[in-house]
This record gives sequence, structure tokens and C-alpha cells, in this order.
Amino acid sequence: MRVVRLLRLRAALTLLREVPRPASRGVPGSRRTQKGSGTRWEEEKREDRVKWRQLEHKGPYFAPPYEPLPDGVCFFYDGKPMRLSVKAEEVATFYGRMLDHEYTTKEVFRKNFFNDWRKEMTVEEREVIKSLDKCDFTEIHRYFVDKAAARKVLTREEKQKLKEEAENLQQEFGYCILDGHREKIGNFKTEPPGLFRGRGDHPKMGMLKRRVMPEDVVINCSRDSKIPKPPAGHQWKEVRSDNTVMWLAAWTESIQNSIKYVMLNPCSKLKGEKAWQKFETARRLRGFVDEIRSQYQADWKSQEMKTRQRAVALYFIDKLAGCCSLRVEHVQLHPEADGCQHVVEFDFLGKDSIRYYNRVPVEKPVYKNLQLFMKNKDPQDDIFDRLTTTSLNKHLHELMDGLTAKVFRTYNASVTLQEQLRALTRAEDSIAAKILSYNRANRAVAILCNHQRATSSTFEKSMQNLQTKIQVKKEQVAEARAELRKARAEHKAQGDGKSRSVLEKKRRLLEKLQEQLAWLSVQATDKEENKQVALSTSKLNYLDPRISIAWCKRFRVPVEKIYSKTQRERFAWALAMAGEDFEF
DNA sequence: CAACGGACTTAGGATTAAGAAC
DNA sequence: GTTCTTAATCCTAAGTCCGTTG
Repeated sequence: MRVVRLLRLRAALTLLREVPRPASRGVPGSRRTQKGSGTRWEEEKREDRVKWRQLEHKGPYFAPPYEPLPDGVCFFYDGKPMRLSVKAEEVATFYGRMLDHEYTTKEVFRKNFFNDWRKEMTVEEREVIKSLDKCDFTEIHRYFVDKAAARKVLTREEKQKLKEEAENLQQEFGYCILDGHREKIGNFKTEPPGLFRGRGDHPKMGMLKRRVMPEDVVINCSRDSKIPKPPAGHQWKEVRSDNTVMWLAAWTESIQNSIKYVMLNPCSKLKGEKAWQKFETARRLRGFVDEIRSQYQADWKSQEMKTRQRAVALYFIDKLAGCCSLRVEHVQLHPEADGCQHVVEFDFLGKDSIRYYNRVPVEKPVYKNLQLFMKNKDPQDDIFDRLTTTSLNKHLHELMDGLTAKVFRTYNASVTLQEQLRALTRAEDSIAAKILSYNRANRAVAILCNHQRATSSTFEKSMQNLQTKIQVKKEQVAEARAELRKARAEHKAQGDGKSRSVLEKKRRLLEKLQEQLAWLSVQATDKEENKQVALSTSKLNYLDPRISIAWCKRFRVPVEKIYSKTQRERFAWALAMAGEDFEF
């Protein structure tokens, strides 16, 4: 049912492909830093499989226990107040607090919730509560709304106190010791119980995600470390010491029966090294990509169907970023469209049920092959029926060590950023204009990768505010222009030093205002262009940070303008090694 | 050799913190 | 200061990829 999300790169931008150049060195393992800042990224390399020699931590922090509702807050069934057992009440609050969410209007969500809720009820409750339609959670809902509001109006001191408590918690549970270094943990809290919120029309939405207990949790730490203590009166499911994995604790969640892990924060050394390695693999692809492309083009005409399918799939992975679980119903072929020949129209839901829609002109053999692959098939059939992700990746491994479908995405994203930065940045621009160029380059990648977001509910309003500001600024500019004209006439008449300085002042004022106006309208453009595009995913996962850092250095843009504090910590490895001459 | 499970990465929405406007 | 907006961070679902298993 899943469509591997590879069909991404927009046709227009795939043409921005790079001139071949020898891949640069500096592979993890044979590491060297261009700028030696500390030893953190320079320690000797372990065997790749082994992730640590020492690991010590406090175990996960468990979600706080359920606090029963106060007496004044009541649940009603069929109009009559009803006191629920603690277990049933807890699950009722999960639903009640979501009352203003769209989920609670969905039939599947309601059905799953009600089904699981009834399992938590006492026999007597189950006897009474038979229809969700007769349940009234409004008091419960109001209680949580009020509670959220109350949090907002706390005094400065109270807020400070809460902040300190959170900080203490972070200090106690949020760090581990890994090979002698204190490292930040990513998710040290267990996920609280609640109702499952799947994306798209997930069949399990609304099901009860049950509370994680110490008895569910497997602890992973070094044998000789201080073993974390389970909460009083409880025990761990298991304590093990597996240094070939990165996780500190794990449990099986109750919805999909999959495993959830406590792992390190991206700013940790181990995660940083993995990210570095990922980008080095992508950089290595540069040296192979021409050869790979000519080979798959040749394979479009292969005698063997499997090889042909693989070649077309690979072409999509490379050119568009997608894939082998594409179904017939996802694709439409147009002999001619938009003034182009051989146009392929893609329309399907990808990861997180985000729609991918694109029309791409393709080479004739690709088009002919698609016709062939789709012939006599039902809409639900796979286009690449002879292909699996495993066989495809196996082939990729033969082409280049470490090569998988994912690497193409990283490669194309990073290459595009570098190209776009080169094309858009002008050295003489202001910092603000350079940042706009950066955002545009980033946006080009986000569009390629189909990174979308829902238009925020406040978009129209904030756009309106910006437009108002622009209007005000325009009036100021007009006024300043009139004053400048007046001053010029004045100076012509007087010709003295005083009127000259007034004239200069007016000129500068107009210039400043015009600059501000330009910046505001640029912001408006930026905002509009960003309406449905999310930059953060590509920025965090696909763009080699060394490209951005080198760009900052080359064009004298403070790196804080590009990366927030957390992002700078995540990319500490790149900050330590990238000089202004870094080339991806 | 398909399917399954484990480990790890990627993803957008929700929540919270910071910043700007009043 | 207080309030409203915007930006940053948090959260956890949903992918990819690989190794195992029946």
C-alpha cells in the first residue's frame, strides 16, 4: 500500500544538474578537519558495527500518573451525570480533551475509540454506556481548556519555577555517558497514553495507546555501568548490553506492535558522525553518477524485463526521486501535454499522506517502457512488478559501495542547494538579500523533495498585517519623496550649506525608507512562496550543512542567520570542519 | 524469496518560547 | 508590563533499509 516516496524532484530543477567533477576526499574514517577545533570529532574510529564501549544512563522518565478529575467536572450519559471508574475516566479524558479536533468527527476514529474505551470500563459501565452519541464530554473538555488557559496566566515566578523543574528533569534524565562523554538524549520521556492519531485515513486512528510501564521497557547499557533503577515497586522487562545498537531503552507500542526507542539527540557525537557519513556517501555518488546514468539509459532497451523495469525505476529515483511501489493508478501517460511530448502525470499519496502531483516530460524510451509496464494491468497493480526494493538496492550496492535509493535524494538535494546558491547569491547584496537568496535556494530543494505543510490558519491574517505595513511604508516613501522635492527646490533657491544638509538628510531618509519597503515586499514574497512549503525537513536532513556554512563564510553572513541554536549544535561537526572553500 | 521485525531516519503538526507590538 | 505573532523546539508517526526466518 505504500508508495515509496521518491518521485520528488521537479522537472525544471533536475536540469540544474552539475558538471562532473572529481569527488573530494575527507571520508569519515580517514578523517581530517580543516580547522582543528577540539578533539570531539577527531577521536579514533571504532569498528563500524560497534556503537559504544561505555553507556550509562538513568532510564526513561515515565509520563506522570493519571490525576482524576475534580468533583465539579462531570461526564454525562444520555443527559444524566455519571461518575466513571478511574480507568474509564482516564480514557474519557483522552477523548474529551480532543473534542475540538477534527479527529473526533471521523467515524473510524470514533468507532475505534469507543471500542477500546469500552474495554476499560467496568461491567456496570459497559452495561450503561452503549452509544458514543449519547456521551457528553463537554465538561471534561472545558476543564482542559480552562487548565491550559490557567497555565498561560501564571505569574513570572510560577513560570520560572516550572522552567526550573523541567531543567532539573532534563539534567537528571536527559543525559547519558557514552564513552566518557556526557551526551544529550533525544526523547528521554516515555510517550504518554492517549488516543492514536494516525495520518491520512489510518484504520487504527482513535485506538487507545496504552501507558508505558517499566515492565514494558528494555534497558540497554554497559554491563559495568550503574544500571538505572526502575521506579519504586516496578521492574524492567529486561536489562541488556548490546553495543551494536544506538538505543538506550525500548518498548513495544500497543497500536502497531512496533518498537519505540530512546535514542541520542542529534547534537550527540554518534548521531553527528552518522549524519556526516551519510553526506560523505552522497558526495561519493558524484564520482559514479555519470556512469550510473549512462548504464540505466542503456538498460532501457534491455532484453530482460526486470532489467528494464529497474532501469526506469532508477531513472525516477535519480531524476524525480521515486519508485518501485508505484501503482498503475498513480500514473497517467500523455503523448502530449503542456507543449511537451511524452508527459508522465503522477498523482498519489506519499509519506504522511502528502499528495505528490507532478507532470514530467520524459525521454521516449521511458515513456514507451511505462506503456509496456502498464499494459493489461489493473489500477492496483504495481508498475514495477518484477522489482522489489531489496533487489533494487542490491543492484545499487554493486554500482557503488553504500549506495541506496535514499542516497540519490541526499545527493540531488545537496547539489541543488549548492547550484542554487551559486546562481542566486551576489556578493554586493545586503545581508538581508543574501538570506533571501539562501531561503530561495532552500525552497527550491524543499519543492523538489515535495516537502509540504498545511497553510496555517493565521496565514491570511498575518499576510494582511504585512500588506498593511507595506502600505504604510509606501505612504512614508511618497511623503519622503515629496519632502525631498521640496528640499531640492529650497536648496536651488537658497544655495547655502544649511539647505544642502537638509537636502542630504531628506535624500538619506528616502533611501532608507525605500530599502525598508523593498525588504518588506521581499518578506511578503518570501512568505507567500513559503505558504505551503516546509523548509525544515530538507534543511535538517538532506542539505549537507557544510555547503551552508561555507556559503556563510564566503559571503560574510553570520551562521546564526541560517541555523538556530539547536541546529548549530546538531551541525557542530560541520561547523568544526567546513571552510569557506568547501565543495560538496 | 517473500514477509517480518528491528533499528534508525525522515516528516509535518502541536506545543512552547521568544520576539514584536501595543 | 501585557498581548499577540512568529520562530524554535518537541513529539511521535511513518518511512527506509537490512538481516532473519519459515
